[in-house]
Amino acid sequence: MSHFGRSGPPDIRDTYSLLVLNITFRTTADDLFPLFDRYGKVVDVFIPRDRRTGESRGFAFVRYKYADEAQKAVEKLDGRVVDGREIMVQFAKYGPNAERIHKGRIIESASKLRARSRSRSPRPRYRDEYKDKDRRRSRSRSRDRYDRDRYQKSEREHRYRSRSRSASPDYQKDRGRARYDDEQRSRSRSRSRSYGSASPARRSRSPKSRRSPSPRRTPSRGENPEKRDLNERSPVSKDASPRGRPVDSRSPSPRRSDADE
DNA sequence: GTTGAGCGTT
Repeated sequence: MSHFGRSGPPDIRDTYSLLVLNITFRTTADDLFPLFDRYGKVVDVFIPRDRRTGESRGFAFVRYKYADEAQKAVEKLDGRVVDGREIMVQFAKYGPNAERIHKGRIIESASKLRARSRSRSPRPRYRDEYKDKDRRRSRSRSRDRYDRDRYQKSEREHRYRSRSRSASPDYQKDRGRARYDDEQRSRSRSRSRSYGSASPARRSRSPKSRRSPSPRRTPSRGENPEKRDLNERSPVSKDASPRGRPVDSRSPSPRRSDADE
């Protein structure tokens, strides 16, 4: 994977994990290793990547052997420009198995937290990944960290309070995501079978062709092209060819999205 | 060819 060629984490018994954020999507572990290894003994470098696309998610984990070296790396590499981007280095907060980490060191076992979490809400992993993916898609917004730095210099307490309780963009983001989710869900319910086969947005086969003759489209209700087609060309279609629709072309495989993996 | 304030794999 993204580590040194081994499969799985080498040993997390006495290592200190650092979270490297704001790295470029093209930065690899091999690029980060020499940079971090200069300040201490790096045990492992791991860059989480997307399951489907395989692209980097924009952050990495660097595990040091000693805490002082990790601290030194944080102080030295935090804010350093790597691959043309200013990276952020800080101690990891959570472990690979959702362990609680303090100063990069695991202080709580994962089994305990997992057991407690399971009793509450046993959400599957893939669900979380999808959610995260959706969030990443939704939060595509240009936000300069310098603005935050300015606020931090003026009122750093405001930042902490804002982030501690709930960031204001969270509301917008959450609301927008919820609405989008609801809309998509309602749409997917109608076209669950064509969700994996063809995109709902691809109504017209030729993109260069003119748009629908209808002056306005109903995004919430009449998103079904077949229904609208029938509704509009009902008299013509009935007279010309009542069963001329090529439904047999996409009908034979109604469920294919089940086998996503 | 693309995004970006976020916590990880055999």
